[in-house]
Amino acid sequence: MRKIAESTVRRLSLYLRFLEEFEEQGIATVSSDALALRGGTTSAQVRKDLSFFGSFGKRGLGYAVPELAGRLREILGLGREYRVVLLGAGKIGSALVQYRGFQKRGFTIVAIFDVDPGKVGKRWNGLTVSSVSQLESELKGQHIDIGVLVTPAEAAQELADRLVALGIKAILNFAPVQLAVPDDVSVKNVNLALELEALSYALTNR
Amino acid sequence: MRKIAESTVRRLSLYLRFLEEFEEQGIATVSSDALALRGGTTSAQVRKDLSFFGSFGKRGLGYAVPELAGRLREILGLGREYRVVLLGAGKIGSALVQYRGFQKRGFTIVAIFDVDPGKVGKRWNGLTVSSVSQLESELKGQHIDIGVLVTPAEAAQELADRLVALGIKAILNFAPVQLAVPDDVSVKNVNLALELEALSYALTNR
DNA sequence: CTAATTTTGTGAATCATTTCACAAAGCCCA
DNA sequence: TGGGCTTTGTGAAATGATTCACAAAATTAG
Repeated sequence: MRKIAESTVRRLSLYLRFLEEFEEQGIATVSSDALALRGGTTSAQVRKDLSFFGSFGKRGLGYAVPELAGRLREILGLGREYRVVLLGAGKIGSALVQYRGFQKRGFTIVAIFDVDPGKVGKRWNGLTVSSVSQLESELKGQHIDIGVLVTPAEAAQELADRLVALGIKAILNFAPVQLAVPDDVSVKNVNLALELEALSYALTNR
Repeated sequence: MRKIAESTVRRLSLYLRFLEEFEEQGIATVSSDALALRGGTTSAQVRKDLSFFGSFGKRGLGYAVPELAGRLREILGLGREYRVVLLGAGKIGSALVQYRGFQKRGFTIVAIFDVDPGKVGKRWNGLTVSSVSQLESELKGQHIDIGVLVTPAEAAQELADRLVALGIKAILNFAPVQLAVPDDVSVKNVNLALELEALSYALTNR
């Protein structure tokens, strides 16, 4: 498939969220204009985004809400369950374990690891925290889709390498470092410092 | 000043982080190529990014590490303290309060609010959690730079409106909603669901 | 059934960002 | 001191993303 821009994919996620809202409200069809309004973009943008994947609307009418939602889930690959391991049982890790949106979208945490012996053995939401030294032995033979790094900056690259060695192709990285990984591994960064600095810039240059 | 792209600002933040690493290692000068290598970009990109703000390098030599770091801090507005209020005393909120990177860059949490009466009155890192109904009365007369929303989706827009009414011009939003705010207010979103779905897309379409 | 209206889907045009490529500047070594 | 080497800064070119604008399709009203 033709290369799709990151920004397009992110908007598709947003559209899906809006469609689910509309669905809850019992709205059956929606125009590109209504979607755009809800998402702070333009109707042309919405139609262009969708057009990369097919044509899902009816001229003169708009899009059938449940159908388009289904198509977007398909496009985004949300039909299935993703098995996730969490590296780091700190505060953010614990917030993630409890986050319902995680489970709701089919992302299931199947293992948690930490270096701290004080945390190893603790039970978290039905899972036992394991020592990170057991990473390879515990995950051996299991298929894992996504690794979530919630560790200090210093530990992140080494753990990323180990995840890659285990065959994991997607990493969500909360550590404030730029990870080096092979081309076929996707990394998304959640970097608080970066967001704050972008706000700082915006506040300073107005 | 000419409008600077969001992507440029984010890269400047990254460069600053790398420069700080280099500084720690006692490296005195760095070329655009070395910076690019560290950040996974190109030397032309680095030079172009910097060129929007001036010319900070020496031809044939590169950039003086401490000087460029200083300039970037200036550009990003990191010379001063930012006063931050936290709305939502849940797990993520508590992780943020303890996050040292926050304080280190000059972002000081000066107040925490929550709706839950069970949380109000608790002491967190030297701050007492207040009832969100006291938001206006407690912040009246104080200057606040940044509001951080760590609330359920349903509560976020109303609280954003109240922050805006208090004159706050920058919001960091962890709630999975698209906030509507006036043009002169900057919002940065940290949306976990979006990141996961982008990974899901990447895993699906390879 | 026809005309007016709505809304999609999409090339073409515009706008934005990145990459190229090279002259100018300054370093370093002999 | 001079020549070779390195590296910046920056217009110009290339690439990428968004917006425009309109024909085609479908709806709705009369």
